Amino acid sequence: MNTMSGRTIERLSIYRRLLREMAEYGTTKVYSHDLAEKAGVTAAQVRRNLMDVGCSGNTKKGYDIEELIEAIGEFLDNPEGEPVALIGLGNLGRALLPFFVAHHPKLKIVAAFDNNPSKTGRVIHGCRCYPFEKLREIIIREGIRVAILTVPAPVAQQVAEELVAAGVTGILNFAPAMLRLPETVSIESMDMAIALEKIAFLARQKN
Amino acid sequence: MNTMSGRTIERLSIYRRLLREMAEYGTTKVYSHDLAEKAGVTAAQVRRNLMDVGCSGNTKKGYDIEELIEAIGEFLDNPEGEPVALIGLGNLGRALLPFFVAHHPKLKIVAAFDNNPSKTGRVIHGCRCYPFEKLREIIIREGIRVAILTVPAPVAQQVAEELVAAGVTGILNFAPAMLRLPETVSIESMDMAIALEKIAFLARQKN
DNA sequence: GCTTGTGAATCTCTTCACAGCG
DNA sequence: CGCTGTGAAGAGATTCACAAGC
Repeated sequence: MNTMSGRTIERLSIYRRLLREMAEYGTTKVYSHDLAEKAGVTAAQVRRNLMDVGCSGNTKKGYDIEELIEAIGEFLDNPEGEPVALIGLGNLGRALLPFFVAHHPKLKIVAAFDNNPSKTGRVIHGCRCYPFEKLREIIIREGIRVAILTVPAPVAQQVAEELVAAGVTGILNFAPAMLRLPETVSIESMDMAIALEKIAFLARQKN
Repeated sequence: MNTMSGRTIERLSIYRRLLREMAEYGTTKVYSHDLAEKAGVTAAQVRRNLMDVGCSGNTKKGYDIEELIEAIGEFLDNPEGEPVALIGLGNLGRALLPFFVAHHPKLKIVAAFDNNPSKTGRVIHGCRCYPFEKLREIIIREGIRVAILTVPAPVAQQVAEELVAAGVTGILNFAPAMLRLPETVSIESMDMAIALEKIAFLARQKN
């Protein structure tokens, strides 16, 4: 249960999205091989992951979709909901904000930070914007543990350290920089530059 | 050489970025354990990766930085340069454009596509914008193999298929959707929703 | 001493394949 | 039958650990 790989977490998240789409469609049951095909993995993988998530799905005719969504949610989500901070309201931060504000049942962007005075004090996409000086105070007050980092690369390390000092334990990093933080903090990097170089390489390999 | 994992490609890209930073600083040599620490991997990993890339670095006192940058570039990059298309100029696409246009020696965004007439025909960030009708024509004419997909999720699959039909073999997908494409196409997904759920889960695990 | 380069061991993840069940 | 659940095998990736060089 604690020994769950990051890859598995991602897959569960993908399964859930697909299951929700199916539920919306009116489907109520699904076979492992069916979900597997949609998710681009093997049926055995799906079954194992669903088992890992404590979801002893019924064995009569596939899995019950609602039951799966429920089980995955129980595993992935904080039932109390999870407040999230967005750090940096440059082009990327502003573009991502509406994206993340999208109605997620559990994750909610409760504060954004920037030191450009034209942004602070305002409410953008329903999210209040504060100056950096307030960062520590607000993060502690709101009990924020998750932060999305969209500041320029040169300041990313310093800002990340401030986040950690204020109690953040998970950072989704968009800055093209390697963050060096204590083991107690999880980092997920969305590095566009690296991703583009990678896909360019792979594209070239395919003749 | 063909049997090179995606993870390794990413690491090489990271190494190169770090090496460039060091070179900018005036450093000329580096030890594997030094680069490893900055990249957040082990020294053995670095040495193995550098070896894989055909970079028989000299053994006197660490590796020569310029030599490494050269060797990694020779491995990763298309020497002729690689034209890239950006598909979708919504909030995300527009925010990403300047990010990718950033002077990369080999990768260049040569065309952007959107079907909103207020964007087509213009030149944004030095990049010409075309309507979707021109997609196939321009991609073939420019010999584009790499595309960045920033269209809404519901149309992502259809647009991706058009890209593949026009000759694209690598897609960097930002739409929160699983693309189902032939084996001959590489897909790299930057799925924000999944990444955020993942980091929220990991953050919570750290007590 | 300090490196690098690398076979071998280890660890991790994925798939196979089949028992068990409706 | 066709499906799930799962031990065991297999594949891959990472690290160990040490020979060889300066």
